[in-house]
Amino acid sequence: MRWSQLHIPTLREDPADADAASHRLLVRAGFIRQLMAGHYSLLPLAMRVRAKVIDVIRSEMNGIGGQEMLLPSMQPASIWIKSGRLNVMGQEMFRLKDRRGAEMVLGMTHEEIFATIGTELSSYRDLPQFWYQFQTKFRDEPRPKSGLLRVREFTMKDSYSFDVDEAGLDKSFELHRGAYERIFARLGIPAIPVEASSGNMGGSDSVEFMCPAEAGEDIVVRCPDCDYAANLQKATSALTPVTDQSGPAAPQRLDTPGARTIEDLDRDYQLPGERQIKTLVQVIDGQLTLVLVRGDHPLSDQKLIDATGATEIRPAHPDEIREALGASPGSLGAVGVTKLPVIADLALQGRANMATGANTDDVHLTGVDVDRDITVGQWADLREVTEGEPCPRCGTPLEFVRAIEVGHIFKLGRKYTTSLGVSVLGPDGNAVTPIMGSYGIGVERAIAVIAEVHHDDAGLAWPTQVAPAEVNVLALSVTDEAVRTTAEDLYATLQGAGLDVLLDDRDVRPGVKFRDSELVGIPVRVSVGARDLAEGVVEVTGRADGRKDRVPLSGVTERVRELLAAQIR
RNA sequence: CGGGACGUGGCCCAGCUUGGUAGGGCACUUGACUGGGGGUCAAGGGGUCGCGGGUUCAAAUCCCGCCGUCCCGACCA
Repeated sequence: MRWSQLHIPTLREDPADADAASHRLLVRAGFIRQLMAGHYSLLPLAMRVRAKVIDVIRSEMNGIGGQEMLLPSMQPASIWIKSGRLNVMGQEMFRLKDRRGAEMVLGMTHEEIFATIGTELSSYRDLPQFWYQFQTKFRDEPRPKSGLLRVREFTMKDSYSFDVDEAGLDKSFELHRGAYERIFARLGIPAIPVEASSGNMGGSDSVEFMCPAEAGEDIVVRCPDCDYAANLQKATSALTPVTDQSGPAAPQRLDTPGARTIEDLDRDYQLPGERQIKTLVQVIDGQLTLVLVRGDHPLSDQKLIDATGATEIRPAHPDEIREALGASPGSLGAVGVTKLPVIADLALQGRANMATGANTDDVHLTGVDVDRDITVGQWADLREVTEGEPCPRCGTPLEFVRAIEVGHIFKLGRKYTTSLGVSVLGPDGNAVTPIMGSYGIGVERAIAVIAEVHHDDAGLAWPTQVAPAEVNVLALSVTDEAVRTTAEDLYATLQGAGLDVLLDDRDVRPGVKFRDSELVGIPVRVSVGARDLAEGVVEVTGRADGRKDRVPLSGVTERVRELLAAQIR
């Protein structure tokens, strides 16, 4: 393709409000333009990258036996009512009506629709099945941001596995994990697999592929010594052992006028946070619930959701709390509470001689023995870990890393096959409900992440495999006949050698072509100019390392191939 | 949704406090020169100043409302 025929509107100035480097560069180099918040037009350069990214993903999906399909984006609301997710998804799902008033939605994921296709499976002999697609997803994000990193309309490669039993699902899950690792390696994305929460998709095992990056909005908790890595919402740490001296036979009243916080009690009454029980009142799917964590531990909302299977949680209002417990936040406790459910963090298990609120303003209790004095309905891991706490596997202090989620795989269970009626006959002739897995990669986000990882001050620097073109041939003068024809010839030769080539034949000064080639980030540049041509050579330059070589015309293809291979990252 | 900022040719912005016929840079068009790291000169084209209302002899500027975009806090690929 020739630059003179290609729409590459590069800008000389950065967009004003770009917060992520990838966004700034993708806009400036003419890859994308915003239409409205969270919706972007992909221009020709972006489409070239996107096609290559899709090719990589497709080849790996086919490699593990995936079959590509394409399911509608616009879907009847009824199918989401069947699965029970119409309400769960809430405001995040775009809804509309057709002219007859039929309720429709724009798909934000496709479990329901693939499960519908799955109803035609009839025998265990048909399983496993891996089905996938590249399809637009619509999500009414509350706050789109950072260019392509967080949008409301995007392409997702989503795949779904159907197996007869858990052992089969485990195998399918591992196949996808392997495929994902190869995909991100081939895309030049240094993704690390981490344990994750499965959110509102429903399911058990869940692994996110996270790429460390400044622009990231997630925190990965990682052990520098072993391979432990988890999303902050899921991460745990080894508990520093606390030895409790046995306390009195019953809780003791302690008047604590004015003491409202963990810190107040620590400072004024010598009750350190690790000896306190923090009582939080949450409304979990409408049910007022006491949530207990150690005084010095923060509550993880996501863990609470995961532990309770709730779809919605919120902190209780002060008046709700006062009505239920007769005291205000700051003096709350679970001792003797039986009319409200109590859920407690594992770190409180077996603890004795603790302090907590007495449900009377300005009064606390000490000498509280958790097992003896509190009726705990459910124990769960509820606390959010803090940087530096010991690794749960090896004890090394954990580190926090900002990261972007580029892929997510999880085991779904039978939620959708059950609700949508997928069933096959097993070897014994009895009906079996297949078990599903679900696996996603955000295509445009992956593009942005590659840009985020591979750029420098001069612009983008795409890895060869996904670059909008492999080689850029610059005709440094279009008026010099020898230069022009040599560039044309090289262009044809390189294309003939099977390379993806651009020819910059614009009537602009050489400096513009150099800058644009670097800004756009094409891995190898071949400069044809009168000066070198007089000696029968051209200049071949690698984008990533800036290495330049003067190469005779006959050796250009070979040299280009070498440099391209060196820039697969 | 809560808090903050912004909206002026295609892009980046000045002008607004103190109302008086809309400016600069980049880009674009034409011509000449130039030609290995974002050229020079000359001549041009292009703007309902986000939208609606109000105040005023007069509004980009002051007031009210709305819309849009961005940034900071709770979710996702």
